[in-house]
Amino acid sequence: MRDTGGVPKVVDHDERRRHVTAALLRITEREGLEAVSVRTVAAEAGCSVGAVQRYFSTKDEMLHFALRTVVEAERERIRHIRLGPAGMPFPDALRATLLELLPLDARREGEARIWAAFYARAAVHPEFAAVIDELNREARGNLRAAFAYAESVGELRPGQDHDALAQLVLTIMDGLMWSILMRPGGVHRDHLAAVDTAVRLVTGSASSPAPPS
Amino acid sequence: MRDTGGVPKVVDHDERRRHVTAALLRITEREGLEAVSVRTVAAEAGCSVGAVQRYFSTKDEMLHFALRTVVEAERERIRHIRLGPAGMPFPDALRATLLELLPLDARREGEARIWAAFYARAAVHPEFAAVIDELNREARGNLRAAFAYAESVGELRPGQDHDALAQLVLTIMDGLMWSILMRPGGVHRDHLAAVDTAVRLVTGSASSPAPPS
DNA sequence: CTGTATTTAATACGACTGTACCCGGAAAGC
DNA sequence: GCTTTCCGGGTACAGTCGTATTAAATACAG
Repeated sequence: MRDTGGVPKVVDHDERRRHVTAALLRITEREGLEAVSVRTVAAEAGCSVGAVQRYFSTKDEMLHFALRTVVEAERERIRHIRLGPAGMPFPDALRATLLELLPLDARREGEARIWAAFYARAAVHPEFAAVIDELNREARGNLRAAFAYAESVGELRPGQDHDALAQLVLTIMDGLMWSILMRPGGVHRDHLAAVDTAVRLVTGSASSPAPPS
Repeated sequence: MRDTGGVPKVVDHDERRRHVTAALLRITEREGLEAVSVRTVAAEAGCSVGAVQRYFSTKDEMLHFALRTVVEAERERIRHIRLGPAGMPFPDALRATLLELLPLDARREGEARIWAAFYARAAVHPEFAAVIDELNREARGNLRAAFAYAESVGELRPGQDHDALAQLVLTIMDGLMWSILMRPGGVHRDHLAAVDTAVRLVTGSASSPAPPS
């Protein structure tokens, strides 16, 4: 089919799909997933509904592609969990990693708002939940491996359940994300204090890390 | 108005509003807030659209009433945070309280699903977030007071930031709720382990002391 | 009974939804 | 030139949405 006859106007399909998806995510960040319709996405992308329909035959397919895009971005961030910068004490490295996962500036807050929208939809749509759950499992594995490594080099007090610890840390991260998104002013000192407490809980260090007040 | 002239068919307005709201919440639990429309609510409540419109002149008002209903139910549950049963060791009382807040059976899972739906909507609608934030503030206050009392009677290691501690515990509860809702099988051992770890973190019980540092 | 006031069912309306379809424009091979 | 293929704007269609309006049914005072 592709090789016979003339080759008409050729267009990078993947690029177009990403373009439309970016428009969808902008709408989601601004007004939530409920504001996403084929028409609003087309308007945001600066094209017609027919163009959107060409690359996403149905709205569900479009949403699934957007979900996979968001999950992929999150997966990329999670990959950096493995290790903090070498030569850094483990508590500091862990703290830095966790702070990087939190929506502490406007850009990451926008991303978190998108993430939360899909996250909430997963509470009703099991096929969304499956994708997200797999990502969470991956994150837990990375964190657990980091704990195991830290223990092996003597930077982490031995004898702890790394899996439960990783799950707890990720749970705290989830809760913190929602808490930050819910507060109008953004991040508060309690949020940072919670990260410090989580790090202290894992590493078992005794002193408090001087919160700026 | 009410005293003049004849008094025709009289119905309990509040009862009707609660009836309609209950139908709305059933739909929300089953299919999420996006499935809530005036028509679906009327059908679930077993009446016509006009009847719903009589008691809720607009859909927003209906949703707001439902939100306040849900928040009120949650407020009733967090009122029990103040103190566990007297004569119970503080760690056990705290653990029991936290376990009661978690959706560990089908009934509470349904309630949590409703709660999560409104929670997610609050991430986009600030007027929802304000109500929920106030409730969270209240819960934090109760928890903080419980910590202060426990410290005063010598059941809690002194010198901790009760407010930050309470915020952290509530954050863990939020994260756990989402985690439980997301997993298909319901509650896992990691969730209960997270509660134990949180209790241990707060009470500083002796199972994990002595950092070499 | 009549009269009056309230509840409710039914419907109408305009806007929006997802999807299917059509047709003109654009590039490449003949 | 023409043909072939893809692309994308425009539109039609059957629903559902929230809301306003209408008319019938109902229950009590007189």
